[in-house]
Amino acid sequence: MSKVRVRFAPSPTGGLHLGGVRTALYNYLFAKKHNGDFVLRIEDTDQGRYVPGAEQYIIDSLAWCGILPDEGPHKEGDYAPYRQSERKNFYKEYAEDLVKKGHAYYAFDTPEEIEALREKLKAQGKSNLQYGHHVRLDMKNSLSLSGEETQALLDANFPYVIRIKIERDQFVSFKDMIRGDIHMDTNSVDDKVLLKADGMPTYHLAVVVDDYLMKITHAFRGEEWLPSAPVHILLWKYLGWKDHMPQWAHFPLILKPDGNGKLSKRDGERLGFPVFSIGWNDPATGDLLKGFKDIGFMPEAFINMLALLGWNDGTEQEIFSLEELIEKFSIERVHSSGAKFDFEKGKWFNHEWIKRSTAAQLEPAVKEIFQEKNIAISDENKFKQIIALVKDRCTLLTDFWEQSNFFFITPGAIDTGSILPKWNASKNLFFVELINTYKLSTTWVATELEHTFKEITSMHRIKPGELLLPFRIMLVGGKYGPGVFEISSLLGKEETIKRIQHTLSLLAGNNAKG
RNA sequence: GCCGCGUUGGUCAAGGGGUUAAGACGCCUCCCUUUCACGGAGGAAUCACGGGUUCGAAUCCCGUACGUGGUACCA
Repeated sequence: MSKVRVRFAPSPTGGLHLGGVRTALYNYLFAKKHNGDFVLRIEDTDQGRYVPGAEQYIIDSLAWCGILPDEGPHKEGDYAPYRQSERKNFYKEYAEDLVKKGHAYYAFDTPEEIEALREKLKAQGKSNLQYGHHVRLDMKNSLSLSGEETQALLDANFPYVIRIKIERDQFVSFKDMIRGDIHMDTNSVDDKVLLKADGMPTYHLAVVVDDYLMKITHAFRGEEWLPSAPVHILLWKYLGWKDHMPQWAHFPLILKPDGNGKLSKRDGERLGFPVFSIGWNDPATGDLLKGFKDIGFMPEAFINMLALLGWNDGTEQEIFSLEELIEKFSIERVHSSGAKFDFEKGKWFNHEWIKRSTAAQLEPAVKEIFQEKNIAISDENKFKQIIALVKDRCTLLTDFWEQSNFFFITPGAIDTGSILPKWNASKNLFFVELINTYKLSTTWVATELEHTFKEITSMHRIKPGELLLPFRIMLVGGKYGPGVFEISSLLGKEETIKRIQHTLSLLAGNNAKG
């Protein structure tokens, strides 16, 4: 059996959204599971929709996910070039070969004439408005025109396209690895354009020619391609390559959470979650659209979430590393129905990944977040202890900031309002004594700090619970954060005492006013 | 309109003739914790509908409804 080769073939028309990343991921997982090659091919045959920077963006977003193509425009292999615009000459040759064999023809109709055809068919109440077997002889093409007329138009450089000639009354059958046997009637398939007037191929021609030339063994793509699969199957046959045709699979679509339609690039802002993996700077609008990375997702969680949207291994396991996904992935277990994207579940995946990661693993990404807030990390060891302390309460990496910024900056506002109602002189006295005792402490560890704290509360005949909340607010500014004694131990003796004193003076001032 | 694909709780889903129809997210209650999380124990909530086939259907078949995709010189 020949080596497994799959390709991911996006158009560089903008940011790569969730659905695209998942298609790339499934292709990648399949390839790696079978020790095959994962090829990135850029389908840039539509010059009008080309967006500068999109190609590099696609490479970068896949790289962030850990999906590294074996071949691509950035990493040329034996089948270069990997940009279809650079393969332009190949396609024309095959298109003309098809014309010679009688499986395609030149068509000289202008867009206006085709539009008029549709209007006419619609007016006649026809259900099939396509350019196909039932109308092709009424149109201006090498089938309806004589050989001399056709040649004359060609010689005069009259603009033309090459269309596939779909035979009527035939059945096209093929096996989809996910959906099983698919049968379609050629009467519902139109004579698709294969080569455009500008000499560029359409997707239909390009995908078949390139999959053949690049020795692709498995062609996996989104479900939106299912209706045009018969055209591709027929092309493989007409081109004489049927024995080399790849196996097919059409992945289900990722749908909008609120129904109607597949998730699109525009849904991100509308629904309040990213649709890109990394930030996309749209050159057309100048907008910077945030990606999952930017809002604090770990790449491991992101691909885990995508992999499970439409696939599972049949067990209850939900958390998978890339390596495990490669090991356990199977096309047959990919669903055939679309799935609505659920951002809440996505966040759950991230939370799980943060909880399961060690402080050392988390450190580089968290450090980056702190650096963006202009906090330089001087003590790496202490930083890791802080990460370990708060990671369970962080759903997104960005949560590390609010969960632990008080270790690095003195709280700006102290929520004295939550202390004041139950504040009194004896509590004040307690903290004064706490400061004095803590000052004498030679060690500074959480368990001892707690022991000391409780000892003094019992001496003062106050329940610890009544003092714990004020203490917390003194240290962090509000009612949040991990255990107070852990906070205190990491803050250090000097800083702890300083913060208690600070709040005490605030409370005294408030009392004086009142 | 026509053609294709699909349909198990609100969402992701297991299960593919006999199950009390798993599990997860979210939601609710309680425990733990005198912050909030984490963790633990519970709870509400599902086989789109109608016909067949069968002793027996969520599972197989047909129809309907609904969803979704395609119907471009876009991919």
